[in-house]
Amino acid sequence: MTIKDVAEKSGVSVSTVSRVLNDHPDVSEKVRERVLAVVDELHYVPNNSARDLIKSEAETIGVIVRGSDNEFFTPVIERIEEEIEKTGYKMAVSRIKAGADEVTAGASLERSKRLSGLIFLGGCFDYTPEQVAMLNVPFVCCTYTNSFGTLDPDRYSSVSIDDYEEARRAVDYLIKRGHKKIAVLLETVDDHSISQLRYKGYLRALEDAGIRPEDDLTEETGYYDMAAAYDGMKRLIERRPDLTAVFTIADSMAIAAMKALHDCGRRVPEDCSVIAIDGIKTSLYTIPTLTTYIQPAREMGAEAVKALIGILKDNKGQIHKRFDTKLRTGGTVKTLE
Amino acid sequence: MTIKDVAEKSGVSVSTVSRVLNDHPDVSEKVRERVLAVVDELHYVPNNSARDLIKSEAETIGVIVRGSDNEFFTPVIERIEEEIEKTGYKMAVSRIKAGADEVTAGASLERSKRLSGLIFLGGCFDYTPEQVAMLNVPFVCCTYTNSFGTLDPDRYSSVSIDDYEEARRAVDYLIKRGHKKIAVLLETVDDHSISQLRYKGYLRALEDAGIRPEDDLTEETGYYDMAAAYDGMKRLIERRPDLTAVFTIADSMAIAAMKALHDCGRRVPEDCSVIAIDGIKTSLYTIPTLTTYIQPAREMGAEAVKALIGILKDNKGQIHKRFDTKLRTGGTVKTLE
DNA sequence: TTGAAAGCGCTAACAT
DNA sequence: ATGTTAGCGCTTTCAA
Repeated sequence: MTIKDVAEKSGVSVSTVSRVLNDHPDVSEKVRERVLAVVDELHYVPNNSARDLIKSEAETIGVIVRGSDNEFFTPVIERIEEEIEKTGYKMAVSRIKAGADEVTAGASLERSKRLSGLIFLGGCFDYTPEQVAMLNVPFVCCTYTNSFGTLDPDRYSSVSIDDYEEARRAVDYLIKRGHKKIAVLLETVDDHSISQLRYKGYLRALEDAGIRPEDDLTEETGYYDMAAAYDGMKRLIERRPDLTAVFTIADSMAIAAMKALHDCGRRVPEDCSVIAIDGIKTSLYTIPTLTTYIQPAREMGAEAVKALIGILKDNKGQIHKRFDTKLRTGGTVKTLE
Repeated sequence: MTIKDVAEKSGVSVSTVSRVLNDHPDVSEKVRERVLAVVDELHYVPNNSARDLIKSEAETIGVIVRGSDNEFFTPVIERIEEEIEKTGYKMAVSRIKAGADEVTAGASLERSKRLSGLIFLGGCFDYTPEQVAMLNVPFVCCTYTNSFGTLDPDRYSSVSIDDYEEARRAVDYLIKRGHKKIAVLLETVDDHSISQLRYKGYLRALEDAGIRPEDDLTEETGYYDMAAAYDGMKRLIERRPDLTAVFTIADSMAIAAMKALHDCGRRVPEDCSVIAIDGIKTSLYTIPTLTTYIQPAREMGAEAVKALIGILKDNKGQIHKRFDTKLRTGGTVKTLE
């Protein structure tokens, strides 16, 4: 079933069929209708491989998702898909493991699908100019920025929150409510990614309040994973039964931490307060509802696409957009007397 | 950057480069090495559109996911991806809305990507032979089967649990523990899909126990959505404050229902028991842990790919595999005195 | 073991 | 307004 079959059955040439299919103006209404009828009858769908081959670019935007079962990304991807759809570009998603190298994955996708641009969802981003040299299309870092690298800001775009500052705010929120023994639950302190940034914000909040950070209040889970967070929280409780609050660097970790607290006989928030950053759907249904700083996930997705299209079509420059989070006051933080 | 560039730089013809790239035997070791070196140096990646165009089939398996933010599908898709990877086929995922027509989406993907086969994740499946006539490749229904349609079992494969029987078991579990006023929370009773099947199992369990089903113990949320489940559960509690247990047709609904119960001042399980079917990761972290019948999600994903490959490569026939669920005894069911 | 050339399905430039 | 045709990058005969 090719365009040729449609052409023959319609009694026109292939180019006419192509014109109809691509909404070119120079086709008589009569012919257009006839062709469309045949297309319908034959259930004809154009072969995308052939279509793409012809253009130097396949008019596709690649999306590299690092850490695939991260619920936080769900609405981001959803919105990215909607926005890409609107622009007429196609979307190619590639999911890679949490520890994998997104730049290599992006470069590979770029060439095999002949992408026009890339959006990275979650990454280390401590890349140097040499490392991104293999990327020949514009790219946007979505939900993070190049905090640890040496990239020229004109080399890429980013859409993110200020992880450092938001973490500082979250911990300050606890301090303002009388907490001093505040633990932090994260992946690793030096992952050159979200964990490290938010950890620095945690330290800063303590410092500003004149609280000496204590090593054994920092728990590294090693993985971005609920089971690891659960285990980590248990170790934390055992090590420091005197802690009164915990800041987790993600909602999903907070959900697992709350379970660990419960299993250790601690009530939230009476015996231990919990605060996080992210705002995933599920954390609305914990009991009590999680107090967390909500990232505008859908808006960030939209902005990432907008940034890329700006560069691709509208001759605009690279942008670095910072979003604010919004505090959702749940019931997991107690004010100490 | 095309195969031609590689050929020129290596001083060989394009066909030789092609042979190297496709592991054909008739290439001298010397030439092979030289070409590979150039490929590496140039960061050359073959253009997939051109590759696919040449074959009658693109050796791709399409996966249609209906209802994209369904956490239950996450491990299923993960495993499908792993298994497809192993076979050497490519994978093309298309996500559609919960209410959309998966057969049309599948047919469209089949033609545009020239698929070898299709896997449907979640569907209505009340299709008739005429409706699937537009599908020209073998397809597997994963996590459901054609319970409401008139399809010849030789026309398709399926991998599922016995939704009717498992629901009957779940409700029977409650009945055996003394519950009589058992509510059911579902999408709609006649969705020709999971809800309807599990609803029938619910009715059967009541019937077997000689309990008269009561209309106002059935709550239809209209959507597969946590917010809808939360609202539905609230209505249920208000309407029937005397209920002692609720069977939700999905874990995610149970999580929302537990929150609604809590917000209405009911304790789980002391005041109301909750049971479900699915076994998603998050329901391990509810407090108490959700009692649910776990579907072997990853195994089902693997089996779906296996069934398809069996047909595609090994000349095997269509299969209809039923998996058993496994009860996870959490803490959400109380035995009544 | 290697190269030359045809052709996959489509679009677009050119011709009519 | 419509048709003819070259060629996108690749694989695969066929020939050497």
